[in-house]
Amino acid sequence: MEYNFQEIEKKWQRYWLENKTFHTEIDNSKPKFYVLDMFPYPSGAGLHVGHPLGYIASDIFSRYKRLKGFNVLHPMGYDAYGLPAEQYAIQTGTHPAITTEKNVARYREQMDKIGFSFDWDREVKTCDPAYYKWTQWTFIRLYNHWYDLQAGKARPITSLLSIFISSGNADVRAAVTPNWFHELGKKDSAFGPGFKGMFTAADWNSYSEKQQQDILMNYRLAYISEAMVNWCPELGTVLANDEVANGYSVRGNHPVERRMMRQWFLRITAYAQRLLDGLGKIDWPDSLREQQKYWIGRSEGAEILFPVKDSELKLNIFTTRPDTIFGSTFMVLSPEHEFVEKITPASHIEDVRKYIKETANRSDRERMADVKKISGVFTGAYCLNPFNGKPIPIWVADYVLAGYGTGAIMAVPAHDSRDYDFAKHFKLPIIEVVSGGDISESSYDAKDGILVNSEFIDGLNVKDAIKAAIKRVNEMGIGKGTVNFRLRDAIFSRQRYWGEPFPVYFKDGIPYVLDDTDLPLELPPVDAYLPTEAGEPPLARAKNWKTKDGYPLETNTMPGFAGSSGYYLRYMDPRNPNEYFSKEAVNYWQNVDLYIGGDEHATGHLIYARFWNKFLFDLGMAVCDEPFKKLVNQGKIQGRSNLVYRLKGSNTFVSHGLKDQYEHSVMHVDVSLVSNDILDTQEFRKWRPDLADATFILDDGQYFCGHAVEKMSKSLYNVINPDELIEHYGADTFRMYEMFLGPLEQSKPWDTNGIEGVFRFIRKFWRLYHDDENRFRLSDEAPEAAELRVLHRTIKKVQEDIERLSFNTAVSTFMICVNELGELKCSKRGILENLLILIAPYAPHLSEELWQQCGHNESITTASFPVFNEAYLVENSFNYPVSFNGKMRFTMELPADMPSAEIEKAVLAASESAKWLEGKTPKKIIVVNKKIVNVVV
RNA sequence: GGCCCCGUAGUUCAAUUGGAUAGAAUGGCAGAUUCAGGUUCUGUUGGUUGAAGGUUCGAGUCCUUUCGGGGUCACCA
Repeated sequence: MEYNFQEIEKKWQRYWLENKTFHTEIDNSKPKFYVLDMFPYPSGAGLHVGHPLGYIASDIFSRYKRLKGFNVLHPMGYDAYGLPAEQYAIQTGTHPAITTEKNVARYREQMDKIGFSFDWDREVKTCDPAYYKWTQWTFIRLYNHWYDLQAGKARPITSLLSIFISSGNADVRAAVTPNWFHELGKKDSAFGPGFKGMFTAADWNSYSEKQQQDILMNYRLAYISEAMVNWCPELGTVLANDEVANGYSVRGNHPVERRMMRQWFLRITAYAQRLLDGLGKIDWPDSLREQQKYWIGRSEGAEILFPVKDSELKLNIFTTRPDTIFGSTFMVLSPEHEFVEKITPASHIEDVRKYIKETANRSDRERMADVKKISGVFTGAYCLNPFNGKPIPIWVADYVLAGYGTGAIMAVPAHDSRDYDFAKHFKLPIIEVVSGGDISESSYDAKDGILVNSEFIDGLNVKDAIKAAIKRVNEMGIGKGTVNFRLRDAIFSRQRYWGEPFPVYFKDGIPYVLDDTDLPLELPPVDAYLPTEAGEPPLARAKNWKTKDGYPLETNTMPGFAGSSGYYLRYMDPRNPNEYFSKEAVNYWQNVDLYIGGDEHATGHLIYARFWNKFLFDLGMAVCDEPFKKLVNQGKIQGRSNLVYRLKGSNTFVSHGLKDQYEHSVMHVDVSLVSNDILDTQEFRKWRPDLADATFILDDGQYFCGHAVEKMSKSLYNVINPDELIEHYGADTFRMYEMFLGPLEQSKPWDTNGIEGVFRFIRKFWRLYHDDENRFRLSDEAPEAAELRVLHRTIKKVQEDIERLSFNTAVSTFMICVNELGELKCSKRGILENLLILIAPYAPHLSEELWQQCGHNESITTASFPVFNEAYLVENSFNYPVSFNGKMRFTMELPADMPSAEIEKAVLAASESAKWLEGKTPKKIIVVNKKIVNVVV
């Protein structure tokens, strides 16, 4: 029987399905291992060869761990809410659930063909009410908790309430919305213009229900707030910061503008420090941890109050360099700063208002487009250096952001490049206070040097000066050392249809959450997937969108990251109708041991999931502080495009090597018309009507195409579909080839040519187990030492490679092994059965089939991974290369266990040595056991 | 512009972490099989490890400089 992969693969895929081979249950007799893939959004385009790369790697690892005796949790599901299905619904009226269901079925079919060992009984879909019930459930918990900074964890809002009732909020240290009392003071005059957010028990008890709720809202971990948000008019919704890049939406690339809106937020900033600290405890790629670290953006510094001249006001600024305070030659307020109107004298107010109006009209995108453009205006006001009372002019400029720190800075042009550029532009003085640079050339930003011109901190180095300055600031009561984070609270509502409804209703304009018993709150049908005439979100179209008692329900829906934040926990106990997941399940499965996915989620999903997990950890539900112990980013598979060269103004195409002799333009050609960079000119003519009469200038009788590595994309005609490859070569070859392409973490171009080599290897492997007539044959003779050596070298290498996720090198190890066994004409059961187990994670169908032919009735997945035995590799002699002055001159066979001193003697005694010593005494002899001998003359 | 990663046969990757004459696969070439192409088999050709210095008995591996490629962030005080 020929190696018939189509039959074999179908047969075993059916077997695994029917026998539930990969069904997993809690088994306390075995150690657990949790391998997770980032679940996909099922798009209409199906999988291309880039998608399964990570899945194949994780599948190999899962199968390997099972062979090693672990109970492996390896689930798969779908991140089913997403814009494409909804955009399609808007265009066609097809309910997104229908589109999604269809795409899910297609994904499943494609994945099944690759032979994955997922436990499909655990499949989850984020749009399934049985699933999103728990997303809503978690939201209710977030709403009903506040973050106690003293305790360093989330606590029930009821505990806060009882503190307020008994002693007000003087002693509460909580994560709150910065300056929340400003908004409240404006909104509700009852709090008075002087309201600073402090209240006593008596105050609290005198507040109305609405006032109390308004205050509590600023403490909740899920809260509603009026804030500047990213509004995307094209998509008709707001977006979170990570969903916006350079002023455009990441999905769809539509313009985004800033807008003041009332939205739901998650108070992820409460966890900023813990999210940062946790990065040190997890085994993640450096680049990813760096990205998160930067996104969280912790900076230590000080807030310092500068009295405004001729005023009661004190300007609060944030700086990380309090040591440079004597070099501060001007102050800068963000255009939105509340002081701007208050301090600007009448003489300057017109200029200032004009400037603010200009900057307000500039969108973020415009600002980003010309970051180099310096603008600002002098307010005419001054403030005083709190140490020596020197007056400092106050400016307004949009390079200072309202949302970071206090929205105001002390500018130190000598030691901050932005301040430097600004000072140069407006001809403001520059005073050096840290030695080490040349401030006539540029600012000296380094935290390295000795303080000068700085009164009490003169002569100190920067580090000590910062400490000394903060100490003095504290003593004088003019500020305090503080920590700032760049991380912002996550905007959690979307004005879209296709997402989880909020379990929230409104009573007298105050939001309340539903009872758990009312969950899931199911997504209602609507007559169109568009906003209402009045501009309300699509859910406002739903009939009877209110509670039993008639209160209106929230019409926003949750964002994409809501459902993906806790899915790994639900996989542990996916069909539990009573709980998110059982205590027993989470105690056994703990957290994810290996998580594989793309790094585009660095500042989105991966930070939200960590936050979500930490919150559930505070509730005592998650048992680990971090959700994903080890994480690997698989590289992207790039497309390899083929190019042809058309002569200007003609339908003649010139071969790659000759193109420079002609004036030509470059054109992409469908890679299916090209093999080995040689164009099939017949097919090319049929490709498009306008090419039917194409002529060619050939090189050596053939048309050679150029090639380029770029994104895999339809428009570049370089998309490779896995189904066709599997049809052609089989899933086992496809799996091995995807791994063979290169290191998992690296991005690499797809090159279909190489797959032939792997296919040949697979057939060669098959022939090891068959005779020339293709009859199965294995001998029961005892293996010879040479055969055992090959096997055990392979066991060792393959195991080491899998453990460090170096799948590509494992594949080439198999190739070497098969070549060597082929040379030895090995057909011994004692060798080849072990080899089957080794390769089973990589080529599961092939190995199941051969395993069965070997006479086994059980699936090979129940076998044990062969144990490496060093004894078979031990050689009793070693052929030492002997070098003189680093140059290898001859080799010498010596006993492997010979001590160094005797090796020295033996080498010097050797007849060849005399020639190279030339009668001189060796200066030094280096002996590295079982490696090398080097004689220095 | 800041930070991070990578440069090894034509191509994609190895090289036991500082130890032999840098190895595989693929490609190329030649031969056998075939009416021919494909397949299969056999043999063979590919390298100044991007460049220049340095450390060392010994460098692809460590250090410095430089060139090239990729990623990421980008007014965050």
